[in-house]
Amino acid sequence: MTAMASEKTVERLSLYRRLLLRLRDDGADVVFSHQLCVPVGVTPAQVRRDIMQLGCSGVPHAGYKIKDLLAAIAEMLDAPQSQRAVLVGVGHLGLALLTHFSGRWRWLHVHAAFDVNPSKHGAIVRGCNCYGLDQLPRIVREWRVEVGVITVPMDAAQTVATMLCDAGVTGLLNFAPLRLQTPEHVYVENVDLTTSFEKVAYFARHPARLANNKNAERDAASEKDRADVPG
Amino acid sequence: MTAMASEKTVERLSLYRRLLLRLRDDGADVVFSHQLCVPVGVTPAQVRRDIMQLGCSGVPHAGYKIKDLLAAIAEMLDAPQSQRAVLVGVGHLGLALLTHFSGRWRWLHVHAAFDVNPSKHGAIVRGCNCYGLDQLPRIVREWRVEVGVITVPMDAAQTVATMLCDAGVTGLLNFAPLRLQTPEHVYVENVDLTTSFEKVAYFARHPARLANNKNAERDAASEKDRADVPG
DNA sequence: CAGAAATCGTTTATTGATTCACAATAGCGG
DNA sequence: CCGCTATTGTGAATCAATAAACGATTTCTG
Repeated sequence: MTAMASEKTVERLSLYRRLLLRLRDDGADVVFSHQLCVPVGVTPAQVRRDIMQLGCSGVPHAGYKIKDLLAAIAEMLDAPQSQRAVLVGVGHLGLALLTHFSGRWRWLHVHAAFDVNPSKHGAIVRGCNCYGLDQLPRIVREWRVEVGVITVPMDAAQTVATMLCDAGVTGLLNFAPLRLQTPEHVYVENVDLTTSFEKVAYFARHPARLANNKNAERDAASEKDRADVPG
Repeated sequence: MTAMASEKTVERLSLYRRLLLRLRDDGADVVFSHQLCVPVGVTPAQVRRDIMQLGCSGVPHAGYKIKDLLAAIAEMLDAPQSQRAVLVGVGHLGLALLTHFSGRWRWLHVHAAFDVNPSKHGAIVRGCNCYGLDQLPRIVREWRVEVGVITVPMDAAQTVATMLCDAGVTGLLNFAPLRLQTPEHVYVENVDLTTSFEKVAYFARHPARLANNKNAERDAASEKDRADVPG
C-alpha cells in the first residue's frame, strides 16, 4: 500500500513503535510530534514527515491517535504472514542473539542455527535446532527462509554469505567486520561491534563534539518548530 | 596532529585497518585504493580521500605502503596511553560483549561491570569484576573511565546514562532502543539490534532494492575510476 | 461566538557526504 | 631514452537527508 520507505525511515519507525507502545501502556491515547522527536533524536518536522509517509493524519490541536500510528507502523514493518530467519555461527555472540531474539516477535521467527563445530550439531540452543553447515542450503530452501544472521569470524563470513544467498535469502544481518559481496537483490545490514567500540573510544577522547544529535532536545523545548521569529 | 575525523570516516578507518592487517599477514607490502574499496563498500576515490586525511601519501604506480597506513590509522584511532570502559547490565548481551571485547585491545580495557542483580555482585565475569550500581560513580571517577557501555533494558537506560555522564564518561555505547539525553560533550553511539533485525526483515520482503552499496563492486572492476570516457 | 494559541502538513533551503572527472606523476616496456 | 599506462590527489557536481519556515486548521478561552 504505502510506498517504499528509506533505510533511515525504517529505523525511525522502529524507534517510534517502541516508544508508542510504552506511551500506550502508560495510558496515553494521543501523542504530539514534539513528544516523539526527543527520544528518537530528530525534529518535530521529521516526525510529522514520517507519519505522513505512513498515511496517518493528525488534527492540529489534538495530536495523533497512538492506536492508528501503531497499526500503520505494524502494517509497514511486520510481515503479513510469517517470516523465517536462520543464524550462522553459534559462538558467544550468536548465542546471545538467539536468546535476545527468541520469541520476541510473532511474525519473525529464528527457525534454525548452524555452526561448523560438530559438537553443537543436533543440540537445541534456546529452543532452536542446531545443524551443520551442509544442511544449510536444504533447510533454507525448504522453509523459504528470507533472512540470514551471520555471526561467524571474518574469514568465514563471505563464504557463509554466498551460501545463504545461493539458497535464496534476500536479507542479511552481518556481524562480521567486512562489507559482503552479494547479488543486487539481497539487502545487507552491517552491525560491526568492534567499529562501534572504536568509534566511541575515539570520540570520547575528542570532546570537541561533532554535532551529535543534541539539536532535537532544543527543538522540542520550543513550541512551533522554533519558527517563532516574529521580531 | 591530524584534524578531527568525521563519524563516517572513523567507521571506514576501522574497516580499513582490519583489512590491512589481513593483507599484511598474507605477506603484502603495498596496496592500491581499488583493493580496499570493495570490502569496505565505497569507491576508490573515497579510499584515497580517507588516506589523504590520514596524512599518508602513495606513489602513482606503486600504491600505498601498508605499514605506513597501519601506523597512521593507529595514531588516529588508538589512545596514546590507555583508555578504560565499563559495562552496565550483565545480561545475556552484556556477557557476550564482555567475552567478545575482553583482551581484544591493548589500549582499551573493560575495567568493570555493573548490574542491579545482587547475585552478580562480587563475581568475576570474564576476568572483569562485577559491582552494584551504587559503586558506579566512585569507580568511574577513581579510574577516570571514559567510555560506558549500556546493555540494560530500555526503562533503565536513561537513568544509567545520566549516572555515567555525571560520573564523567565522555562516550557511551548504547544498546537500548532509545536516543539518550546527554550533555553536549558526551558522544553516543547507538547500536539497536531490534531495529537492525526489523530493517533486514523489511527489506528482505521488498527485493525492490534501494541502492545498497553495490556500486563499489562495479567501480572496482573498471580501472581508472570509470572516468574512462575518451570516446 | 470570536479571537488567540497551538499543532499539523508541506514547500523550500541547507547541509554534508559521496561520486565524478581529470590533471599530475611515477613506473614500465621497447 | 621515450612514449604508454596505471594510479594518485583533488576541485566540481551530484545526491540524499535534514532542518527551517510558513500557511492552514482546529481546539480552547473569555
